[in-house]
Amino acid sequence: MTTPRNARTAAPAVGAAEPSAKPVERGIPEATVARLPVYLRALTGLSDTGVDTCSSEELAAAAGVNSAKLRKDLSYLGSYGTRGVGYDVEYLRYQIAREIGVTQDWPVVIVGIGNLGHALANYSGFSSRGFRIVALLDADPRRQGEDVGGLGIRPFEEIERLVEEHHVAIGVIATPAVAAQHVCDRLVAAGVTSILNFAPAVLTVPHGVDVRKVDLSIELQILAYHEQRKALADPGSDAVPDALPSGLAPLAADGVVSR
Amino acid sequence: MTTPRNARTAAPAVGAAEPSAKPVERGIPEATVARLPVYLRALTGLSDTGVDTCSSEELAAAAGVNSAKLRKDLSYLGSYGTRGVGYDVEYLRYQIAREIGVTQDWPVVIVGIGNLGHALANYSGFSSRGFRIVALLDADPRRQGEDVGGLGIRPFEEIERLVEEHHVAIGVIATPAVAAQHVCDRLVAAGVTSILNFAPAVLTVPHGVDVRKVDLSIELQILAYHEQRKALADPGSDAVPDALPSGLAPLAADGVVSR
DNA sequence: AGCTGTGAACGCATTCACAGCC
DNA sequence: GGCTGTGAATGCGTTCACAGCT
Repeated sequence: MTTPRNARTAAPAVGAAEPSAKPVERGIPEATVARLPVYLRALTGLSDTGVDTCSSEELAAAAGVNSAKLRKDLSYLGSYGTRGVGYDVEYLRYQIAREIGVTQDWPVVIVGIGNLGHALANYSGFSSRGFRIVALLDADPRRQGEDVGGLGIRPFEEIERLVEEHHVAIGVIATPAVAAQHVCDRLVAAGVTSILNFAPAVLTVPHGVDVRKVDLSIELQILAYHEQRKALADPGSDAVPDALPSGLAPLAADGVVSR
Repeated sequence: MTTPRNARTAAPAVGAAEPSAKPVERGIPEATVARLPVYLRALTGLSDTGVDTCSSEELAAAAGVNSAKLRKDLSYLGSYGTRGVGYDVEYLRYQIAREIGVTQDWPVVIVGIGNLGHALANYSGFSSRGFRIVALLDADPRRQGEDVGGLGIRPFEEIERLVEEHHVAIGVIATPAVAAQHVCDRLVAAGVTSILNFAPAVLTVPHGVDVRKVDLSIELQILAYHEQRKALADPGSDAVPDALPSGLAPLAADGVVSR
């Protein structure tokens, strides 16, 4: 398992009591939603290498999942394959892109242009995958005006103006942890309703705002946990940190393995 | 839970080997493992603000989870709280750090020192959370020798030597996607058994090697999916991307409202 | 004959609710 | 009285296995 779980902060229910008939919630499971971008990328890869039809087995291999899961996931979107044949790569690709909502670009702002913010601002993967960075913001006056990837860094105070001007719904926080909640509040007040948070802080947001968190040292710590167990299971190895932890239980040989 | 837990003493005496206690297979659920670092950080925060005891309710709030889940998670580690009172912050913090395996530093190499690699190399959160970057590697000769955060960038060819010399078990891949599998193979061949992959590629590794993937544009796409649904549920909003689907594929006729 | 799409079975994770201890 | 630790209940996600279509 690889992706963070638990992303949503609030239920999608917008109105309280529903007066008229709603078209019935589609209800794609969250775990499936998290894999759709992976399938999208795999399809793009196949498409680039000239493949125009593929079986669930092939696509699953390219995406790094098993084929039963892939078929189940796709079944939530509709019946886009052909029995006995497989999937049309271009067609399926478009359907998934449409379902995710990246058939057109989402404007995004990045707040906090330190090392990580710089890297994000220069990351070409965003523009090719449905996002367009429209503003970079930083509170430090010394950074303002600096050009990063073709955009100038603006003062944080302009946040409301920029969000409104560009109709921004998605914001990225790459500030130090102490600033994160304040930045978040200002983003939300300005109208942003989805936030990708790189700061190591727990954000509190109002109902209806989504937050996803990416935390680099948490990922490493999860690896460390498994690594420690491997080391304990195999005392011959020397790939162990300098001091050994005291008397932990040895683990069954098969241990934890990801693909 | 069936296995009784031996609460050990608070003394952070790392290295003292326990004689012959052979408990049972621990088997902490993966979902719990992924949250332990979050609890660890929350505890560190509480500790820094002078709190020395907390209830499951308080700690859960600081970590952004509900208290039932927190208590369940902690119960897999042992009985480290006191009924009617709560948890000793320092004690619990040490127990979790020990369980994760970050009571001492893990040496880490980073491969691919582009924008993201730079950011990672400069990220201070690693060193304070159980990791020590011991080498930076890049295949591009123009980058080699450059100093980043006090370390020189080494040629990729030295990977085997560096991994062995520093007993590295964990590697970080921050290269372009095309290079990722090759870098991964070399890392594994050199003895690395845990990999944190930032490249947008599916890595194939032998049994026994763990891979975790962090993909920035996938996180954004997941947000976009939910954002799109909010926009559809609330047509009054104007936080919708600029254009409409651009005939990328035929037969988009059924539109967005169906099913 | 081959491959998709899906109900049913299974297993894991979360939540509930309360027994057990301070 | 208050809070932890945990079986039991519930809910979700994955896997199985095969019906249904080409």
